[in-house]
Amino acid sequence: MSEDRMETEAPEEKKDVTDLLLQDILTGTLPAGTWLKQIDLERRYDCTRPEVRRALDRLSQKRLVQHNPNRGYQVYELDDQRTREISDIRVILETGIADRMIANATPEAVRDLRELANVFDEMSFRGSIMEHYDANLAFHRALLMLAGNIELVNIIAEIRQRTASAPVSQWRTRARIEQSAREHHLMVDALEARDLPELRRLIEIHIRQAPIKA
Amino acid sequence: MSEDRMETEAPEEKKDVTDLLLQDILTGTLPAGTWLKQIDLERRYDCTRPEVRRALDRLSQKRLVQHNPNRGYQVYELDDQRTREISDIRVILETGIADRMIANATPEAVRDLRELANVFDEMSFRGSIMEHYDANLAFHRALLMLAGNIELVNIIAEIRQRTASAPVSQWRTRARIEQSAREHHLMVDALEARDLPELRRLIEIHIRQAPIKA
DNA sequence: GTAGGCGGAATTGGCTCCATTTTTGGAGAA
DNA sequence: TTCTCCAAAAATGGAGCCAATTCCGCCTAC
Repeated sequence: MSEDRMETEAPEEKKDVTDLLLQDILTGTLPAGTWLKQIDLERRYDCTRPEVRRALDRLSQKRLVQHNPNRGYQVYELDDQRTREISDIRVILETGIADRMIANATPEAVRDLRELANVFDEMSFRGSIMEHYDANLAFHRALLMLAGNIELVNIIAEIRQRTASAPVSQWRTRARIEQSAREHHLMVDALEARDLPELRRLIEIHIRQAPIKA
Repeated sequence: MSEDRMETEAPEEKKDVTDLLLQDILTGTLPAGTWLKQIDLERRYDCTRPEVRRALDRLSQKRLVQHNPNRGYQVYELDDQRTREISDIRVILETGIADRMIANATPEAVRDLRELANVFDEMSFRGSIMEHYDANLAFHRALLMLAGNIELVNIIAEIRQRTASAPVSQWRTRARIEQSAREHHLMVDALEARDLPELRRLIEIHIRQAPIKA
């Protein structure tokens, strides 16, 4: 009838302001420390004041922006201390479920993971920064899904968002990207071989972004 | 001058509406499935419409209430699946840092924890349900603080809020409360004795609220 | 008698206006 | 010339108003 006209007539889909602001923070378009003035965001995303406010409130709940009462909001500036703490948490969680990932690693799951690792490789050549980021997310999401704990997947996704502003800038280096890609494949290898210690070692290396050895 | 008059003249401190609503959900005053009409909440907490809306939005982000567009909000009905998953996450995290808790367990820290465990005992006799809940939170917060990871303390606090509605009802039984109190003291004992396997065992039992043995 | 459609009441959700607070720029004095 | 104080402008944050959507009850028609 008249419901499906939108798809072609209005290509600019109405995405949520929260997501748009989140993307700009994650991609580094709005660097850490930037003051997020409501007027500016209103014009930037062509939305109303309450929408801006809700987005800022949500992101401050997620600790992505800092709220200074009667002063304003600014992109969260995370120090090395906190970055290390968050990495520690991820290491504990993700190595803690490595055994379950191996237990549920069916041949089909391994094949799917390999495909997602390949997509990541592909995107590092031809994709935009956001497509690349999404491909990475998709791989890790599928990997964590093997543990059979959906809540855990969501929590790790939230945690990773808290510290994503730094890694994205680290991604700028070609060497780091290629190492990540290699680590993805190595993790799938360890998964297929059901080598628990090796998988745990790789996960820790991957999270801490340490130089790979051996 | 005139700033410190509040303390005595206005005993009704202005708490955040989000916290008040959260408490009513956690204590079971608003059971699962209850429709949260904005006009009711406005009168119930004597606040304005925007405050109610922000509280509902925040709690829906935390998945404590469910948002039905153009219909309203209702208290989230959590299934056993999710409860188990969240317990698993807590077990992994809290047993995963048990070694660090032992490493940082100074005599003073052990003494403070014992005191907090005593406060919990005290509150189970003479405190309100909320004071009891807070005493429990304070003990676990201090215990987790030993790991020296502030982010982790916050994350566990968030996670625990997601599924607290069920446990609170379980608290109704006197036997369960007394077991929790005993487990607190046993955990401090294991910490003092630097018995890592025993501490891990106790933490898992405590989180899963399983019957204690030995 | 029952089912379907219609109208009114109530609730949600967006928007704009306004007060309070902070900041910045300028003017005056040391 | 520089520091301080005051005033004006701008930004935050709150509150109430109004439109849009939904739900419930009633009436009508079959």
